[in-house]
Parts: sequence; C-alpha cells; structure tokens
Amino acid sequence: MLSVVANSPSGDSVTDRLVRVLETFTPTRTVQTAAEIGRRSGLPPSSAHRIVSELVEAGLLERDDDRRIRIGMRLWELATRSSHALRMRQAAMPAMERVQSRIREHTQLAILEQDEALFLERLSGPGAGSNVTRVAGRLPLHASSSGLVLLAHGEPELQNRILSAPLPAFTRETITDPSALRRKLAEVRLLGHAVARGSIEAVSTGVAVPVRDETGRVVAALSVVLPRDAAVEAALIELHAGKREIEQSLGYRG
Amino acid sequence: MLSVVANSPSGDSVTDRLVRVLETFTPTRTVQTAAEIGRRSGLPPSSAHRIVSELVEAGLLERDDDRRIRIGMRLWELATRSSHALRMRQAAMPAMERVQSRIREHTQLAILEQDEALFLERLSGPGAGSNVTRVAGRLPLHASSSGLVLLAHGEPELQNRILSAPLPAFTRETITDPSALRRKLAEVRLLGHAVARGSIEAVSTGVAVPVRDETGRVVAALSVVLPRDAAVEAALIELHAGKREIEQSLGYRG
DNA sequence: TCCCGATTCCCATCCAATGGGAGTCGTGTC
DNA sequence: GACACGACTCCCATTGGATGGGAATCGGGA
Repeated sequence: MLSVVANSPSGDSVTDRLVRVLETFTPTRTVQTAAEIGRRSGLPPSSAHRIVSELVEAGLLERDDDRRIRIGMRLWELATRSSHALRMRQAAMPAMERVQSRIREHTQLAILEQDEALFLERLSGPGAGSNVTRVAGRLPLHASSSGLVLLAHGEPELQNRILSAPLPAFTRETITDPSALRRKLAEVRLLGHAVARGSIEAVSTGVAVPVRDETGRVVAALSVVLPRDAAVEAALIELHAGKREIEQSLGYRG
Repeated sequence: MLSVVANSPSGDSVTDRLVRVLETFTPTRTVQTAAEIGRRSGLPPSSAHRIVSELVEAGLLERDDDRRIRIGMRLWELATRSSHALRMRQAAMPAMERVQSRIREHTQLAILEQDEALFLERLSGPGAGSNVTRVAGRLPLHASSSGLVLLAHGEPELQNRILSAPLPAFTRETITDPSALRRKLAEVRLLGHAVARGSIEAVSTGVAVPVRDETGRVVAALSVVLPRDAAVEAALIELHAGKREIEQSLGYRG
C-alpha cells in the first residue's frame, strides 16, 4: 500500500534538510518563495513549508512583506560573530585599504575552503576594472591568482587531488595541463607571488601573495586585479607591504 | 518508571536545538568543546555530541586540530552570500571609507534588529579612540547614537515597546527616563542627527545620521565615535555627505 | 599509577516529524 | 466574471529516526 510515510524516507537527517534549504540561496538568488525552496531542495511542498516556517521562527530565515523568504540577519550575525573569517578579515582590513588606496584596483582577500578559493573581502575603487569576484564568492584554485598561491602552499594531498581532477578552462589562457600547473606552482613558491594573466577573464590579470599566520602556515592570499596588460611591479610592492602588515597583526614573525 | 525518553521531552524541535547550539557561540567565546556546548545549551551530553557531530558533518561547524568546535566557514558563506546585510554593507563601504579617512575615528554602520542596534561594519584607523562596538555586535537603542537614530525613525509600536521597558544605564549620562528619551527622539528627528555624549562609555561621544533606502524608509544609521569632548560639526558634515552617498547607491532620491 | 572529564558507542523506547490530501487565498487571464 | 493556476495552510494517521541513559574508551594532568 502506498501509504503515509513518516520520518524522512529519503534517509536524510533533519540537519541535512536544513542545510539543503539554506543552500538553495545563492549570491544571485537571495529571495524565493517557500514553494521554490521546496522544489529546489527536493522536499515535498508541505514539508518545505513547515521547515521554512520553523527556520523563520528561529530567525535563521526572514519573511518579507510579500511573504517571500530571505536569509535572516540572525544567521549572518551568528556566523559573523564567531567566525574564523572575521578575525582574519579584521586583521587584514587596514592593509587592504592601504593597498586599495595606492593601487586603485580591486583588492581582495581569499582563503582555502573545500578545494576552492573563498573570498572573504573585496575593496573596489570607483575606477577599478572588470572583476568576477564577490564577497563570499568562490573561484577555482588552478585559474585564479589567489587560488594558485593557496594551492602552491597547500598540503601535498590537496595538490594531488586538484592535479588529478579535470582542470576546466575559463579562457584560452587558463592552465589546463597538470604538468604545466605543477611547474606554475613551483614558480609561485619560488617567486613568492602568483601572476595569473587572463586565466579567469581575458581582460584581467590577477596578482596574489601568500599571507602566513603565527604558525607560519599560509592561511590566505592577498591579491589585486589589474587590467590585462598592466605592469605588475607597483602592485607587487604594495601587496608585499600589505602582506607583511597583515602577518604582523596575525602574530607571524617571519 | 524513570525510563528512557525518546524524542526531546523538553518539547523543543530539532531546529530549536540547532539554534540553541549555535547561540552558545559569542563574540568572545568562539571555540568550545562539544561538552561545553552541551552544558550551555542545556542538552544532555550524548545529545549534544550527536548534534554537534551532525553540524560538523554538514559544514555549519568545524572541528579544529584539538577537536574543539568553532563556527564553520560554510555557515559564514551561506549567511554572507545572500544576506540583506551584504547589499547594504557593499553600498555603504565606499562612503564609510571616505568618512573614516577624513575624520580618522571609528566609522560604523548599524541597522535595527530585534529591538537593538546591530552593527554591520566598523572601520577604525590606527589613532582612533575607545569603542565598544564590534562587527556583528549589538548596542541598546536608547543609549547609542546609532540606536537613537534608528529608534527615532522606527515604528511607533517599537518606540512604545522600548519606552515602556526599563532603560538600563551604562554611564551616569545614559538616558534612563522615558519622557527624557521621548524628548531626545523628537530632537533627533528635528535635527536629522543624534549626538550621544558619554552614554555608552563615559570617554566617548557617538554621532549618527539616518540612512534611507529607495522607499524613503530609514534602514540604517551611519555613525562615528569621537573622544568625549570633541566638536561634532566636522563629523556631521562628513556623515551627511556619506549618508547621501549611501542613499544614492541604495536608490533613494530624496 | 590513578583520576576525571571528554568523547564514543550502544540500544530500547516512542513521540515528533512526516507528507499526502483537501481546502483557502490571491493573482492573472480570457 | 468565471476560470485556472500556484502558493500556502491545515489536518492527521503513521512510524522510523531521534533520543538520552548507561557503559566503555580515550586522554591529559597530578
């Protein structure tokens, strides 16, 4: 008998469901109806409505005037309050502002997260050029200058994982050959910085340097995005000054 | 018989429990053991461990090398990605940087959240003075300059709620008398800004102005924190310029 | 070595979560 | 003005996953 089935037959825990619901939100889809959330998270309509209501009641989601749902301030607060990212970001902000004011191009801070570069902060001036990055956005490790820095100083296991998986191309200049990437990573380690010319967007060049915490481990990448054929020297000088400033406030005595 | 009781006899849903667990993290307590979380959230040890493990598996919490627990990057990412706060913050950042560079004191942005002022961002220069504010931190509406601005332009119902509740004093200058507060709010509306001298910290003066969104509603307060007896005129000029800049990028045509 | 707290594992219990269905509401279309 | 469609709410019989006490294990400090 195809009867009433209690307790998620899909075999997922309540926690999983909550996460699935939250994951239906993306940088470009920040408000949705409860029904949409249900469809996108693969939950039955009535379950979706119930779960969304619970989350709203708990303050993790919010219902606006049109009854549409968005991420709640409470969630932002909980996350930001205690996050590892906040300490890093706060430590980096003054240096980032200095770099931004001198170079006048997008200045950003990224960390390694689940095999991608996650951008914690981005400062942009009025005249700055093209840039696909966004705060809390991600870029692949093999294609972005920040990613190359993080990958070059990452665990060998991480490198093997990335090098043995397909390396998707974003432009014709993206490095897609594993051995070319391996050489590039060696170069990044040797020079102490990464230059990625046109590998994410053809019109831009990323320049990134590693940032170390008090244990000497590379925990972030500080970078700027320049127009494709800009000279990188001036940016490198500022990035190194900025990197040192951040490392000081993180307690690194290199 | 005092036997095994299944399914939370405390009458709280799974969602509530998750939130309770997350709430045990505060700005000053960012890492804890699973057992601590259990004690603070009032959950039995075994339940606490199980729930924490689930959250770790889901990526909302993280376990560091010592098996201690912290808020996960995933949670920060989910929250920041789609948050209402992000749009506001991004719109405000350039203006905040300008104000900060001219006044050289703490510059901050706050919104109304659950009857308190929630600070979305704070920029501080090297020479800036004392300040209890922190990003994702809160201050009461009746005592902070940002709070006064938000309260003065808030719903009548909000005002009644605040005015009829006790008004705790932080210094001897905190307004604790309801009718004095009512007069202060009228003044704030009339002047278009709030000055709170020594009402949170005796050594500081807060100055705040309202920020309106495209519908003309006051959605935020832009403020600076000056030394107690500093003149406020220069700051007010910069705050008004900054406020206008933010309102423009939010789409307000005042 | 002992001790104590944190953590993991186990498992009998049973109630809260589940989802299909029916009904309501609001909006846009012909 | 009737109709169609979708979002949402309510109801409720069902049951399997969440629960928490207890025992065992781990780990660090004295």
